[in-house]
Amino acid sequence: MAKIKARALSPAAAKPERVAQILERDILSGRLRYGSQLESENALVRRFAVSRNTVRKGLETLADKGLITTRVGIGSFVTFDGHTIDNALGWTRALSTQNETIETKLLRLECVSDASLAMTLKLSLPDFLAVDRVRSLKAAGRVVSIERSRVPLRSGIESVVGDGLLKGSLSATLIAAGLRGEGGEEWAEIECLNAVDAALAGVPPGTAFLRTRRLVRDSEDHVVEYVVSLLDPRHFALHLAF
Amino acid sequence: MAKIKARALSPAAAKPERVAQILERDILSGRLRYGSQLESENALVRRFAVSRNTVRKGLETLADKGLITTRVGIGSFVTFDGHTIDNALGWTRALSTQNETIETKLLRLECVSDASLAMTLKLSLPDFLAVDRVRSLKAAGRVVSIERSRVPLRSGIESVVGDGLLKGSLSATLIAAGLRGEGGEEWAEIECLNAVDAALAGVPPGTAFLRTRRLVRDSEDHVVEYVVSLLDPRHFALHLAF
DNA sequence: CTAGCAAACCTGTTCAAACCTGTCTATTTA
DNA sequence: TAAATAGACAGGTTTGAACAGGTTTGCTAG
Repeated sequence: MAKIKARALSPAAAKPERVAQILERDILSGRLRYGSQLESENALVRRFAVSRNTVRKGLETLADKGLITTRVGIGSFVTFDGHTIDNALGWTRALSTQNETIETKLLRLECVSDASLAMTLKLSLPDFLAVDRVRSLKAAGRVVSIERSRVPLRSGIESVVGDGLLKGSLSATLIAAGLRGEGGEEWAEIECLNAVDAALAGVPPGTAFLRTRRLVRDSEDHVVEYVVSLLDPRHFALHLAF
Repeated sequence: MAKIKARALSPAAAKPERVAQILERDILSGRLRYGSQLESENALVRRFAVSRNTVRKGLETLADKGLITTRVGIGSFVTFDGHTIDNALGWTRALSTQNETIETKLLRLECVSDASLAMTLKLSLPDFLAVDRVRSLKAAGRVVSIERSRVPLRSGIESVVGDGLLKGSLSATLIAAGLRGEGGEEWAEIECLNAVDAALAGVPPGTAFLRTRRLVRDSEDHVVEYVVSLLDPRHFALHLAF
């Protein structure tokens, strides 16, 4: 890993890294709770006896990892609930084990027509971009989630079918197309997998999975995305702050 | 199917946003009814421990959304009439709206000592009030949920063991004792019932149930209650607006 | 009984001070 | 020479206070 290389080059761990590691440990151990505010950068300067630039570099790496988010004039907040891989809006999906690399396989990327979904979502046009993905643990090769996204077609979206997803991320693609999720709804229930999904997940049919349905809307209340996820309960839990 | 509804609070919120979010939740959930008057700005200043300007910014966003209107010299009033039956604290109401009568049986009401739970919640004292309940459909006689609450012991709580719950409701009892939940966290996952719980629920051992863990805190960040619920997935789904 | 008035609330408005992050640069350190 | 420091500055956030003026209540003088 890059981290090891860096340390090999400079035996005395870089200071920003030390700051990040200590804070990360506090976050992962729960000493810094989800949603709680970190000390201000100047307070961290005093605590770690380093310069503010150094503190900021440490915070930056934590932000890159998605452990914290920082807001101008306010401060930094823990946005990590224990073992999150996706701390977007709504229920955060939490992995029950950390330090595992997740591999994402694209099953399908095409335009589809789904009248009943359009009716459910109260849309006038039945055309959607379909993005089906399977995520699995790289090490064990075990499938942990099946995700089927449907994005109502509008100008600038169809090209994705030919060009592929931006940086492999659907949300990045949507934001680039001007579709920014602002709020929405999410449902969660238990589903016993059918034969097709069970085969995809590599488990016996009828296995109980967590099924979430997420409906994301933009600031003008247009549907941005509708996602149905099947989550292996051995690896995922849902987390919510209220 | 009964739904457990929740409303998410964004983790990294500026103070005016926090004020607005909490009040909005109270309005949308019906805790603040249409036409009712909000607390005065100075009362909100004390409740949220922020300055009056901050409270006013929060109220301004609610007014912009049309949820309240404010009148000089009088105060702010709820002007939102769509009543969403939602519940952040106590979801029996979500059930009763489904025209099914729910029966609650008290399994246990006593003081317990649980050092590991105290450690998990980062509490100094291991003493809790334990309230275990089973809810079932009156008509079918079928158990739909098993609920185990733990309330950190403090003055005025122990007497509950002798006197029983106020109006049969734990949250009413807690509010009477000055414990008012303001926010918290919730986890949801799948649990295959063990023999004891399966017998309680009247299902075969190993049946997949929805398991939710809810941690409620008051405005001063003290733990109010920790509840582990086992929910029959045939009767419950989780719903979230964000 | 009533008109007037003052006290005690309430919201509306403004503002400076204190803190916060974001950004840049010159300088020191290993 | 790269890493770390120290400082300055811009601009967002929150506070605390002051003052203006609307609304209600209750007392009081007429």
